Amino acid sequence: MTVSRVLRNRGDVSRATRERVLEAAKKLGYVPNKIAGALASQRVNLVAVIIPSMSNMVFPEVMTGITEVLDDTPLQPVVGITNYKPEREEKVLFEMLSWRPSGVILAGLDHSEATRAMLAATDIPIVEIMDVDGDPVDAVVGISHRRAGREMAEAIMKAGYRRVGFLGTKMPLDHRARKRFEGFTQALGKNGLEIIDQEFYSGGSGLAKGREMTEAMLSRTPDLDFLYYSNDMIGAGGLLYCLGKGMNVPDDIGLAGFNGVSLLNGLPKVLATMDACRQEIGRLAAQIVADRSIGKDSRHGNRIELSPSLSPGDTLRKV
Amino acid sequence: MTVSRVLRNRGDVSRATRERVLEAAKKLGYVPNKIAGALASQRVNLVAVIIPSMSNMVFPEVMTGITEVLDDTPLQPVVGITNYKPEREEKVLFEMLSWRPSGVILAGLDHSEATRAMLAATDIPIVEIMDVDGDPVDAVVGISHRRAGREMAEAIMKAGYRRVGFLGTKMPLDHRARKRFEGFTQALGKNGLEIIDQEFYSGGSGLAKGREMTEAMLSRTPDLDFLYYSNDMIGAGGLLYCLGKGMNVPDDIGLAGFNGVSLLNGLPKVLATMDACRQEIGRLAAQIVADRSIGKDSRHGNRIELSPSLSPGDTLRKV
DNA sequence: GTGAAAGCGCTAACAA
DNA sequence: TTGTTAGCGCTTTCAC
Repeated sequence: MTVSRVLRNRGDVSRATRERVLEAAKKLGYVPNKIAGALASQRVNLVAVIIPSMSNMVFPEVMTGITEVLDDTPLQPVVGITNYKPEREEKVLFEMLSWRPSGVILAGLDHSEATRAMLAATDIPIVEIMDVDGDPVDAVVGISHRRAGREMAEAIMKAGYRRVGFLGTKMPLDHRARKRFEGFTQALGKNGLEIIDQEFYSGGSGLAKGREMTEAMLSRTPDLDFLYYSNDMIGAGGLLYCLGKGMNVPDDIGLAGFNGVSLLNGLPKVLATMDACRQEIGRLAAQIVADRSIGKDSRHGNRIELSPSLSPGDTLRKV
Repeated sequence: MTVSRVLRNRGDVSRATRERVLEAAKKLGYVPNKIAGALASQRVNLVAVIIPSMSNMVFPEVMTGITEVLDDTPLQPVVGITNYKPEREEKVLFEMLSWRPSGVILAGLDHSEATRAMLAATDIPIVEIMDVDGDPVDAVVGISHRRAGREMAEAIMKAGYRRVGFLGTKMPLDHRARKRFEGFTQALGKNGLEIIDQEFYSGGSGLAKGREMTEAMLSRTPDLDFLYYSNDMIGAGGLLYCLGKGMNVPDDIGLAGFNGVSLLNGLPKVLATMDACRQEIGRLAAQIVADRSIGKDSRHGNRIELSPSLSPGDTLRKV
């Protein structure tokens, strides 16, 4: 009826009626029922966002980018957490799809068979984020982690380091970390090098973990001249350890992390790292969904590969 | 019809039909429409979570606690971000309520008139989190930031520090930071002390910001013997600065932060801090909503005050 | 510019 | 154990 028209600002309502309705609505504390609205209109202003974790700082940052863009639209994010488990991803996605959202943003390109099937079966816009190494179902925005690993390896070799150790997460299901590692070792291999020592951990990343792993590795293999960490947090811990031991960074030993965590600038030395373009990825993904939801086909196209920039900081020898 | 019963595992369906339905559903790639279901049953398995920001690590941690508990229930979180703006909070809440969620979890006790009115008008379970200094609409779980500030001040004075500087966020709308500051100054005042110098910043917190502010303050007011930071990140930056300058921590100068960010353990010295019980708050809040959604527990009158514990680390002189 | 009527795809209650 | 029916509170369409 007319009330519905007023509340949705559709035209064709006289000023008088309009005001009367608005007043009544306010007086009654009326809150529209979007469920009924959605059912009737077959339109839902929700965007499903499916990420592995909130503890890894990367994902809140992606979320920040997403909300930043969605805030200027009628769309709302709905977050689901998978804890890096394919079966949880499946369940969460199913749950989300049953709300018929306007779009789905999910991390990574590696999904279970069932997940891929669900994604393929729906005509909801799907944006896979973070990673571009693989076949997207629909749209994708991210970086190539293989290339990121490769470029870091190349920079390290170019700087003259030869005896490289790797410290990272023990997470077979963190495909992005795995791909970085693959790209890294592959590039070393091309130059006839290989990783001399490696150490994997499980559990949360923190400075302390980085310290402790670094100590373990260096006491086991003292003649390393470079340490590559799978993230900045443990890298920073390693850096503090090395500096504390009076080592000469980056001359005796070089260090690098990954992510470009700007919070950590302010360490005694700036850690070499590679920006993962997290917020930007969130923004672009949200933009694609927002555009599609109003029938605009995204001006960016369906595949956006960002280029992470390597910043050598103070822990990578200048060539 | 029967199909509905099968899909919701309601009893009274024969094995044969059951399997037949399940198979057909799978073959057709059937995804139920929760919108229609929710409309018909007046039940929605969504929990609205309204927080100020994702960039401040505190909130992702709360979210982690929330999802941890909700994962074992049929409930799903829906996140809204307010950027510390009351008018955004109002809008986000309105939007959320129009989905008739099973519960609302929102940060803080300080809301606009309209927000309070909406909260009071609904019979959805409301849990206000983080802060207990004020009047909750319904349930509340958090810590007393006034008391946290007070206790830190008392510990500092007891340790013999007398010339205290404060470094914090310039955020009139971050009520929790404000309350900590109030409790802090008040406790100092009781002992005839006051803050000698203070510095506020805006923008993100990071080690670099802490460094820079500390440098500014100490060059302006060199005779301070204690620096109290509004969060651990800038506190850690300050610590690195002081150590870098060769100052004697904690004897010449003491430092403390707030939040108990365990990621930062691993600094050359452990920063004194106070745990804000973030994950625990998230868990408890989610538990209240989960309980209420299945009719457990009495409506109204839930109040959980957690006690943040002060850990002196290495930057608060031992008495 | 306004109202009336017909669903949207489910669930709840009841009948068979 | 199964099928039937009547809404849930909106939006859409169409008549006035």
